[in-house]
Formats: sequence, structure tokens, C-alpha cells
Amino acid sequence: MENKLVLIDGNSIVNRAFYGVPELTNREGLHTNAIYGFLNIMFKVMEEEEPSHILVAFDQKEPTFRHKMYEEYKGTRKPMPEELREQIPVLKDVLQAMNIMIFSQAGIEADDILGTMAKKGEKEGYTVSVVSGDRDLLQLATDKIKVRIPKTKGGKTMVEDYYTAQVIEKYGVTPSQIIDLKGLMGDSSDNIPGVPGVGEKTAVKILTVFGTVENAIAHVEEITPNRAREAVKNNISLAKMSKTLATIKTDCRLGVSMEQCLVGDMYNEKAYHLIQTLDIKSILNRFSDDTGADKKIEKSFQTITEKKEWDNFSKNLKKEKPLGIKTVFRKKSDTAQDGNGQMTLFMSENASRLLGIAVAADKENICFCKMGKGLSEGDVIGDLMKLAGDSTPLVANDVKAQLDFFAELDVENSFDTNVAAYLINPVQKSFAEEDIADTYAGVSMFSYAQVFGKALPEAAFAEHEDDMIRYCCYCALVNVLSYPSLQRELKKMKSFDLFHDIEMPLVFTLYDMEKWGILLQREALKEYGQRLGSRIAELEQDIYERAGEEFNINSPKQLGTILFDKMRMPYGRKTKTGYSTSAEVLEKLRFEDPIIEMILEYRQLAKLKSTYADGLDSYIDEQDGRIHTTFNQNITATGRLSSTEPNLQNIPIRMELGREIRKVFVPEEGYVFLDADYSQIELRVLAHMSGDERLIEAYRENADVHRTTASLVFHTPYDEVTDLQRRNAKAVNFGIVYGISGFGLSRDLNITKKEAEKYIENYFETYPRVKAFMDELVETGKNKGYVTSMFGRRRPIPELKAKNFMQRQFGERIAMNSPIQGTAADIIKIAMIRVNHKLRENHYKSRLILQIHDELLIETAEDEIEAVTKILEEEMVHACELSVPLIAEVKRGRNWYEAK
DNA sequence: TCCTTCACG
DNA sequence: ACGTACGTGAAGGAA
Repeated sequence: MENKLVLIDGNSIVNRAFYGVPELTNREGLHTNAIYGFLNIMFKVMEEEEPSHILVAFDQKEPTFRHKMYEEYKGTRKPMPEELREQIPVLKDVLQAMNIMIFSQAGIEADDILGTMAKKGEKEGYTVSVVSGDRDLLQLATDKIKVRIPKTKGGKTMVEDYYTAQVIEKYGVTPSQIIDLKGLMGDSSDNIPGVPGVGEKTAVKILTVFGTVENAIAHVEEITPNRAREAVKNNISLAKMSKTLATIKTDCRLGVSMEQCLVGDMYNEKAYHLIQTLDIKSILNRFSDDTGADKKIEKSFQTITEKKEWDNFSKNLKKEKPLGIKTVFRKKSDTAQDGNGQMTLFMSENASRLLGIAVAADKENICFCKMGKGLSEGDVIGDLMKLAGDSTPLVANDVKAQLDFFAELDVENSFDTNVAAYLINPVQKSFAEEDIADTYAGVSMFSYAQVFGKALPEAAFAEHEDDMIRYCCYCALVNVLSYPSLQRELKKMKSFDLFHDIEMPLVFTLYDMEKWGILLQREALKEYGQRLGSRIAELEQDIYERAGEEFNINSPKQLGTILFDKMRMPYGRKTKTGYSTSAEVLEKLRFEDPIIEMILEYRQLAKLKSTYADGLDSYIDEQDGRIHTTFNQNITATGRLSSTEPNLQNIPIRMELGREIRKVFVPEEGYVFLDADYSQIELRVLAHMSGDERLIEAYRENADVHRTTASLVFHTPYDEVTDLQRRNAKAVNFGIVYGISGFGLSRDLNITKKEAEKYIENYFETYPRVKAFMDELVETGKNKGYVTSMFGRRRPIPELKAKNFMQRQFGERIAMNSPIQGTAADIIKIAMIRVNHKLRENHYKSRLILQIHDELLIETAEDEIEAVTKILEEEMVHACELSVPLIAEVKRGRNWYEAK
């Protein structure tokens, strides 16, 4: 058998993988994207090469000669992000378990190990492949040594191969001249400076004439373009150093033999179990023998365009089995960009239109129904709804997005894989089919962006119909296959009730809320914007006058230059990119110059105009004059909702001028707003969860808790508490909920850290069970790796295991805050569902339209005010029985300003 | 795309 | 000695 040696540049490939693969974590919160990417590349190479020998080289930690040179040149190197660092030992464990030789040696860089081994292999008659993301390695290429550079193009790994000829073809220089090339042009990704002003073109030209850097320097006067000659002349030592930096050694004495690199048993028990903990099924699948399954799956995809075909397909679907679905549709009067960046308007049909739907029962029965002359929405959806039932749901990713077509879906006949995956690990970024395929369905599928980029589904469908159909079939399959494992996992972690009783019903509540939207007085909004606009223009002129020049006030950089360099105001240091010009810094400069006041006002108004006045206007629906926000159920780590396009959860209220904008949010004719607010829900949750008698007592007596706290913490009779004391106590209460730190509190209250720490100490003496509760949370967080809310909502906290002190401390604050914030989020979700149900089942005209974390806004028919007020109070107060009363305050108004 | 700033709970 | 209060989203500038 031929001897074949594969050499892998461990650090470089792992880096590529980390930055090329989107965030991925296992259920314990360990990041796995770099491991995943690395293994994928390695497997691909191994399948192609079938090597007899393999070695993965890593750098040792100690800086080597070249690193030292570099550090002298440019200071310190960028530290490796923690998310990557934590993956490296795990990856090494996996490789070790697979009997793959890992090698590193003190004082020798990975590059040099690769270089030395490559030459050694070549000499001994091996066919050699060097795998690296680093083009420096191209210098090693010969006719026997192939340098392979993997490219993660949108998730698919392509490998570029270089022998001598390919290097010459691509770079115009021989492999041995690569070091001269880098010496002249440098390499920013590798932090090699090169000669300033010399790029690739010039460098190649010089090398074609002179061959090497040394020769070019020896004949420096003969270098032809004048600019290049001067550049080289002035940077001779830099060029030499750069070349040294780029040169890979091929003659190191290494403590590793060829025999040690022999490929052994990779697919063994030990490796299997290790990889199991990574929650990456597609890799795990390599260990069980069904490789090539994907091709088998794809054979079963069939496209259906006729009713008859559908009848044929659907008659085989069993009522006893769940079905995975995936829809592709065109949104109503949506806009999209065409290839030229022009906006094209898909003209208004009033409803969204279904273009197609994929249905999957299992790996053998998958179809895509293409809507058209032969097949109508009603045909397919009607049949599917007949098949959907309690233990045989329709399984979709993002059920809320299906409800325009599947109006009859409800809690009992649907399952949302997106929401389920979010509950299992809320810290993940995305929960689409492609994100859960590996872990929960055991299917590996390509990502949407990989094939269609940023194109809207309807555009992708029009242009790449076959690919889109394939994609949808995969999604439907992933949905139906992940259903049992998601359900099992939710039950195992005791979050199934939360899923079934709160999150799934909430899907339908949120859909209703989004559908209703909120009405805006467009004219009034416009006037408000104009009012801001003219004042902004005035301020602009005043600011330019004071500054003595015109500049972009919105640019923190330019503003910083004006204030701190030109006007010499005292040192506002901060931030990594320059001076901080935040309001907090500016406040302190208030008395330095009147310009500060102007800037602060300008900032405030500019924000109001761009984000709110102009920003909101662009979201008003032409058809109904209302804004339909999106409530996201899978974003926050704590269980709160978020609101986007636009965000209606951060409409101004704290400052009067901003607050004014709420006057343009109005109920429709014949309706009023009822706005209900939980009073201090998080502190009440804390009282309940901690079981602290004093805190509970305070709430039971309906006391002013901030005052009570002040009285106890500052040893002052309740009635003699000063305003300042109360304000401080309030800040402490807030701090406790956030996971208190002396520093944070001191900054908030403008007191010393010492004093702040004293406050906290007093607080914990006053409420000892709160202290015990917090300690407990951190402890369980450390032991279990996660904390939970009262309703079983889980938040993993890998930060608690971090080596970095600050990150660990952050983890502790998260451990203290998340159960409280999460429980409060659970409670208001329950209230929302119940309020919405009551309103619907009794056919009220009133409707729930907004949630702002501890507040619900209802557009209430005038003749229903009393009834709805009662429902709101009732459902909010009794959403959950705590050992302290929950209080909801309901207010009424003709606009949102009045109702608060 | 990342960073800063600032709007909310 | 470090450098932090918890949770979000949008706009604008810089790169």
C-alpha cells in the first residue's frame, strides 16, 4: 500500500472553523462550533485522501522566536476568545480518543512541525498533504507535497489544492518565493507587516526580476517603479524581518516518529461517547453505519402539483403519526431587493399567499406540494388538519408564522420545534430547522444562506425552485423527526409543562396581538417629527458656532476630537476606540462650556426623531394605519419576550419630551386604552422565592417596600426615612435583583464602593433569607450548570466555569438574576394567555395588543371597560399564587400617554 | 460587520 | 490588578 501522510495545522483550522461556523453549543452551553468545523474538515480530507498516517500539529503556549519578534514589533497578540479557548481541550480529547496523533513541542511552532514533517515524509517517499487555512504554508508545496486550503463558503467546505504549478499559476511566484512575497507585501491576517506601499502586484514584479528579497535589496537601485524602489529602500530591515517571520523551518528536531502517526481505529466506543456529549448528531452518525443516508432520504422527495397526486400521497398518511410541515409563502405587499439593489414592490394582494408546503411523515414519505392550477391551498391544508390531533400534531418550526394559512391550528394539534429547542437551550442564537437538524433529528442538512444567501423565500423559490423544494423537504423531515426527541428532552429536564401550558399557548396569543397591531395618528406623528426637526436644526447651528467648525455631531469620534482635543475639556477617557462621549461623561462636563448642554439636547432630539418619529412612521401599515410589531419568543436568555420591526417595548416615557410620543398611539374610534402594570413584580418574586419573612411581611402589609428597606438598612424609623434614604434603598433593591455588586451600586448612586458594600451588607443582614437564596442560586448554578425559574425555565450558565474571574462573576450575577427575571416573565405570560382567552371566548371586541415586560395594553371597547378592567386585574393578580400578593394597577386613557 | 449610544423593563 | 450592575433593539458611524 502506498504511504500517505496528512498533516493538519491544528490552530489554523480550528480558528477557521470557529470564525466560519455559526455559534453552536451543546446542551450544557459548551461552544462546539470550532470542534464541529474542525472535524468536518478533517473527515472530508480523510475521506478523500484515505491516509495511512496523520498528524495534527498545535502551537505550544510559550511564545516562540517568531512570536517574540512579532510582539516586539506590534505589542501583544490578540487573546483567544473564551468561546474558542474552551473548545480546544475538548477537541484534543476527541482526537486523542480517535487515536489521531496530536503533536506540539515547546519552542517550535505548528508551522515548523508541519514543514519538518512534510519534508521528512517527502524524503521517505510518502505522498504528503498539508491542510491549513494559512497561505503561508504554500511555501511547502512541491510536486509531491500538496497544500490544501479549506474554504468555508457559507457552510460548505471547499478545498483548494496547491502543488508547485498551482502556486505559480495563482501567485506568479514559486512556492519557495512565497516567503519573499510575504516579506514584501506582508500578510495582515498573519500579522506580517511587509513593506508599506508594496502590494501583491508590485511584489510579484520585483520578485520576477530579482528572485529573492535579499537580491532585490542588493540591487535596490535597479527596482523599477520609483515608488516601489523608495518603499523598499526605506524599509530594508522590515522586509528582512517580514521574510523571517514568514519562513517555515523544515529541519526541526521533533520528538515524534512516523510510526506514531499511523492511522488507528477512529470509530471506537470511547470516541463515540465523547462525541455524544457534544450534541452534534451528524458527526455522531459517522460512528453508526448509515453514511449515505442523506442520498437515500433525498430519493424519497416528490413534488406534487395535482390534487390526484396529493390524494395518493395523503391516503398513506396515518392518523396515528405526527407530520412535519414547512411552508414557503409570499408575504402580503412585501418589498424586496432585486439584483440591482432596486426596490421592487410585490403589489398588494391583501393576504399572504402560500406558494408551497412540504409534508413529511418519516424518511420515506416526504412530499412538496406546489400550489397552482392543479392543487389549491384548501385541498392540502384541509386534509392535513384532519390528520392533526392531540398526540399526532402538525410539527412546524415557528408555528406563529403558519397561522395565516393554518387558522385551525391550536395548542392541542401543533408542536413548535423552534420554541421547544429554545426552551432546551435559550442561549443559542437561532432555532430554525437547520440549527436543530443535527442535534434533535439526526439529520444533517445544508443551511438556507448557503444556497440562497439573503434572498427572500419567495425569490429563492422563483429562481431556484428545485433547491428550494429540497430545502423545504429537509425542513419538514427535521421537524417530524425532532418532535419525539424534543419532547423527551423537555420532559427529562422538567420543562415540558412550561412548554405545553405556557409557551405553546402563548404562540397563539402573540399571533393575535401581532395581527391586531396598534393604531397611530400618522399626522400627529409627522408634526412631532417636524417639531423635533426644527429644534435640531437650531441646535446644530449653535453647536457649530460654539465649536468654531462644522462636523458630524452624530459621530462620537468627531465629537470627541472637538471636545477633548480642540476645546481641551478635561479628560474624558474610556472605550477602546477613543474618547467616550456618552451622556454620563458629558453630564460631568456640563459646566465646562455651554456646548455640552446643546449636545445633550441635540442627542436626545436626534434619537427621538430618527428612532421614533421617522422610524415608527415607516412601519405604519398603509392598509389599516396600524403598526404590527413582531413579538419574538426565542431571543432572550431569561424568558422575556422581545419586540422588533419596530420595537414597541422601548417607547420613551422617562423624559417628558419623549413621553409625548405616546400621545400618537391611540385606540380606534369607540375604544379606549386600558393599561395594566404589575407593581414591583420582580421584588415580589424575590420575596416569594427566597421566603424571607421580613420582605414577605412588608408586602403582605402593603408597605412601601423601598421605605421599609431604607428604614431597616439605615436604622431609621419608618416615618422618618428621608427621600435620599428611600432613593438609595430603592437602588439597592434593584441591585439585588440584578445580582448585586458593590461597584455597580456605587456607580449608580455616585457613592464610594466602600459605602455601597456597606449598604449591601446591611441589606443582607436585614433580609438574611435573600442572602441565603442568592448563595443557593450561585451554588446550584455551579453544580448543575444552570438555574431555573419557578416554572421550570432553564438558563445554562457556562460562565460560572470560566477561568476568567470577571466572566465567573458575571455568571454569578446571571445566576442570581435569571430565576427572578425569568419567573416574572413566566407569570406575565400566563396572564397574557388567560386574558386573551377570556376576551376571545366571551367574544369581547376588546383585544390585547402589547406587552412590555410587566405591562399589558388592551384596546378596549367603551362598553366593555368595566368587564375588561376586572378581567385584567383578576388574571394578572391570580396568574400565580405567591406568598405575597401580586398587584396590578389598571389605568385608562384616550391614548397611551394618558393611560400610563 | 462591529461599535457606541440610548430608548425601555 | 482587573473592570462589572440584569434583560433587550435600532440608528448611525467607522472600518
